[in-house]
Amino acid sequence: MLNKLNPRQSLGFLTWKVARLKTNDLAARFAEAGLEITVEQWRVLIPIFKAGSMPQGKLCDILSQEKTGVSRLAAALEKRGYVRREAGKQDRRVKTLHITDAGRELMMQTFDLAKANMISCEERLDPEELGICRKVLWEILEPTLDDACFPEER
Amino acid sequence: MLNKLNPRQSLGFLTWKVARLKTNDLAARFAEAGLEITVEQWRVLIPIFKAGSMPQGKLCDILSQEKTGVSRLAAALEKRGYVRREAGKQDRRVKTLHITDAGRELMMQTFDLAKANMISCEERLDPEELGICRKVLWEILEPTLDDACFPEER
DNA sequence: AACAGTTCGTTGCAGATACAACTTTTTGGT
DNA sequence: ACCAAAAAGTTGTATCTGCAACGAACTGTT
Repeated sequence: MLNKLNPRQSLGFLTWKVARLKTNDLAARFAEAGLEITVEQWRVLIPIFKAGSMPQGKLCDILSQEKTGVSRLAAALEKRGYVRREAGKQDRRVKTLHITDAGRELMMQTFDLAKANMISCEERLDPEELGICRKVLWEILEPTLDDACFPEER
Repeated sequence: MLNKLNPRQSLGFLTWKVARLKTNDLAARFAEAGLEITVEQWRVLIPIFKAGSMPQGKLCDILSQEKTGVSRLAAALEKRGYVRREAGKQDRRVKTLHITDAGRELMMQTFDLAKANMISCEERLDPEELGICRKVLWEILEPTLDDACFPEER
């Protein structure tokens, strides 16, 4: 019988499964609460909420995501009224997303759900090991990031 | 200025980004090598290759994935000739996927690419911390799994 | 044996994501 | 000033994924 911890299991596979698991769990919490937003749209909304407004291109950096996906998610957020899109004055190519009152309201409602989502899987874990896990994942991402990507946590 | 390691960054977000990063990297390697398979299809093919054949439902357990996605990925693998689908004799609802010669051939060609994908991000990391990271991710998945999910590594 | 309930798989639908191609706007070299 | 190259966003296309609904096959109770 195999040892339960198979150290050769690749990070690609493990992260893929954990990411899907946690996304689905959070989506279920949003749905149960009747929130009209997907987890993917919510991920885009977070930095906008924290900063108040943000150019679309910077969101691509923060999320390490193609501009095309961010463009469509931003369109969905605008359609729902959670953000307002505005073309830049100096550079009219740049579109900046501004959080609306509805967007702020929505984010408030997601806090407890997001925290429950986090706790649901992390409370069973050794806090020190969890910290190391975060650090390792961060180090994997680091080459693709710069400090500006992560605005101060609230 | 922020500390580069923000311990409050959630695992949901980190794993989501790492998973996408690694999937895209591997997909690029497959494309460069001219392999006609997606990373998602390849994930399904791995357990079939290791075991020789596998019922579709067990693949759902291994991948922690809905039957609908596995059904479609299996159809894609069959279309490409990498697996053969066969209805069970006792229970005709169960469909078992058998690896073909073409499927074995393809898997052989992916080994070096998958290893390069793994090394590309892991070689910079502290091996001990990496092990802890894997262990933590595993522990998150554990409630949803059983031992049978992970066949012996080659 | 009959039938209700369960299980396995597929298909319809909607959303997410990446790559490629395109439009609009800006920048840089001459 | 002009024109090529680059940059920001959008749209087309393909694939993946999950939920819901469905069809087919099995199970258990009567």
